[in-house]
Amino acid sequence: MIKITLPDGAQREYNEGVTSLEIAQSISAGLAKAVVAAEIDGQVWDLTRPITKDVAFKLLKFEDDNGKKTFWHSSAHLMAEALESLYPGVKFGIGPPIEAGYYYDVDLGGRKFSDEEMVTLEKKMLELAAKDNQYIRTEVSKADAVKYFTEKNDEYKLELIDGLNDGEITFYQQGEFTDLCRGPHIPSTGLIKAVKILSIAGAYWRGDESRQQLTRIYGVTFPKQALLDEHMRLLEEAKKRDHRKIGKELELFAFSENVGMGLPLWLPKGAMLRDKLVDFLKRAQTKAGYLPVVTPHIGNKKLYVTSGHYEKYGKDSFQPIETPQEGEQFFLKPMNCPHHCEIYKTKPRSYKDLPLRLAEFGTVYRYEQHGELHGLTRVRGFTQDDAHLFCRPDQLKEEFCKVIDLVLYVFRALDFQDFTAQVSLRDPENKTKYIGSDENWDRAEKAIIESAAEKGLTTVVELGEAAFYGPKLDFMVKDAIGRKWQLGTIQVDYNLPERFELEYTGADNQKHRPVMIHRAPFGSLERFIAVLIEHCAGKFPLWLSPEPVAILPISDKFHAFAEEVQAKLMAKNIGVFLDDRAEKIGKKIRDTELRRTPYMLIVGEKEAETKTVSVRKQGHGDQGALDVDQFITNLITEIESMI
RNA sequence: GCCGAAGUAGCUCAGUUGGCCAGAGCUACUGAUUUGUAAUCAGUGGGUCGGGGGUUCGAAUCCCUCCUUCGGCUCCA
Repeated sequence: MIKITLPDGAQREYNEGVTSLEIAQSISAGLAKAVVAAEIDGQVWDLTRPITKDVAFKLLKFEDDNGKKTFWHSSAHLMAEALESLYPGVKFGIGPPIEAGYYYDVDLGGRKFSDEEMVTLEKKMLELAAKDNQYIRTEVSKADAVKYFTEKNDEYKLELIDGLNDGEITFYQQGEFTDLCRGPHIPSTGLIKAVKILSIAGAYWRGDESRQQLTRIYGVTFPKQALLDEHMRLLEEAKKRDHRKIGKELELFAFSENVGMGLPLWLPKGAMLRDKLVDFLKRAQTKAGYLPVVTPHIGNKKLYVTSGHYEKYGKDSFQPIETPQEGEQFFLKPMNCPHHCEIYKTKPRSYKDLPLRLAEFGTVYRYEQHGELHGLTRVRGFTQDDAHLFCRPDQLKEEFCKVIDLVLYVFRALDFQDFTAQVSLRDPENKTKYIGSDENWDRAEKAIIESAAEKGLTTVVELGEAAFYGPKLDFMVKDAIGRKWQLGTIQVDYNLPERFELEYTGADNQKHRPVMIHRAPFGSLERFIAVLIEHCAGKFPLWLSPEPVAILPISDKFHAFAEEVQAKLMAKNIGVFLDDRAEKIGKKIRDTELRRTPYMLIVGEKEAETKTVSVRKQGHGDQGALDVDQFITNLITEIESMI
């Protein structure tokens, strides 16, 4: 007999070799139908795998994260089975579960895969699922595994097997299909009741651009049709929040082929929103001791040779512009730091001057690959809320902590609660990608990890994600459809001070080298606004709204009074739009609601007589009448309470 | 850059297997209406069907090519 400890601490005894499915059945038949996998001592196992010792035991349903993963992983196998039956000879790469569904990278042998085939594939999958074939796990020797896939002529699987050790190789088979797989899997295909093939994309084998490109087929499956319907509905909802759609609707920004791809044009309302964000951060930075600087959009090639960026990115950036007479080369600036280093060097610095915090909303230009451009999140020209902090080594951690405070202040003001903090460190396997001494890297990495811990941030550590000149702490936020974007970033840099030979005179009257912190709480205004738009679905908080108030007169008889109200608001520097069209009030309200204007003031005969406004709040309807001055006072109080 | 998909009026979209002068709604403009909490009515504009080339008696529709956009991959100072 073995002892099984359930999550609630209860213990049950079973015969050695009992399976999780049998345990589930012993608890209740309904439970046995709903489970997809089990967690045995914290590891996810097949339900049908025999348990041979005392273990901590937890059953996983589809609702559990690991349950979903298992379900979708098994679905990838089901799709592979369907593909193999539809397209004999197809070869398989990898087919993992992802956040919402799964994909499988396949080599269709030059065949194209169209939309109609997506439907055919779905049908085939459902047909195979209905057979309720079991997923059968077998341990195989490396030699047998190689033999099987050599016969199948699947070089991708053979390459995967090559990286595995004999004795740790398992196959899973369901129906006619056998795959190399670590598992685990759901007990049988019958659990998969709803199937959707979502999209097709090219993906390089093992993520290597120089290797074969495979067809990546994305899909999602559910144990119930209703869950799939709900999932598709949520995807539709998310699409409505897409910043590209809302940006167009609300006239925030636009692109023009004549200007160039990836080069956003900020329309008046978008520019107003930007200005408000900039003002907001400038105020916070002034309080935190930052000093403003302004630098030009181009810089001499020499500058980037010194910084090392020329060597690293010279060929992959916009190519230099030349002066017509001297033939001197200038690059569009891809970052602001070299300019700021030159500002540091304009006079001798004392240890008493540090930290020196130079801030600039600097617009930079980077040549991004054509296929990578994406709305405002990935552009070729963007404005960083950049600053460079030059400090003594003993000040590094304190400064770093202060920057974290600033980033958190910004995120809080904008209600970004759902972010992840990522510590990006060097890839210990491949140190040649980076510049700078081991000693400096170790110090910088230590400073970041300690600061993040001190500030109580929950961090994810990513090896190999550091910038080439130093480690960083990035703040990641998800967009409407779950893609992760980096917003705020804080980076430690020992390298540029070295390259630019930055110095300060210490108390000992000796020259010392400062440490640099690059930081941008928004990251780039473009990307930040994109995520902000999706976050609030275009309903900006009152203090950011490009048009916080609209005045809607009932008819043109009340335009004089409306203009009076408008003048009062304008005198308080509040953005206000007067809708003086000869439209009915219902139409004006509808249009204003759709523009997401936070407050609508309806003025007619009653209001003009009593010098009041009827307030209507976006999304909340009529709020009743209010004295004009009272409304303005309330409004200002509300705005001030937000920042 | 690579794989796949798409591109019709300012916007959202219709346009059967190639066949009258390419359509609708909204927007814009003109006029009427003077309106009380999510769409007043009428009229008028507006398109080399992304560009170029080809097949055809005839192309928005079929083929080639380029551009842009979208979904991914790669990359991201």
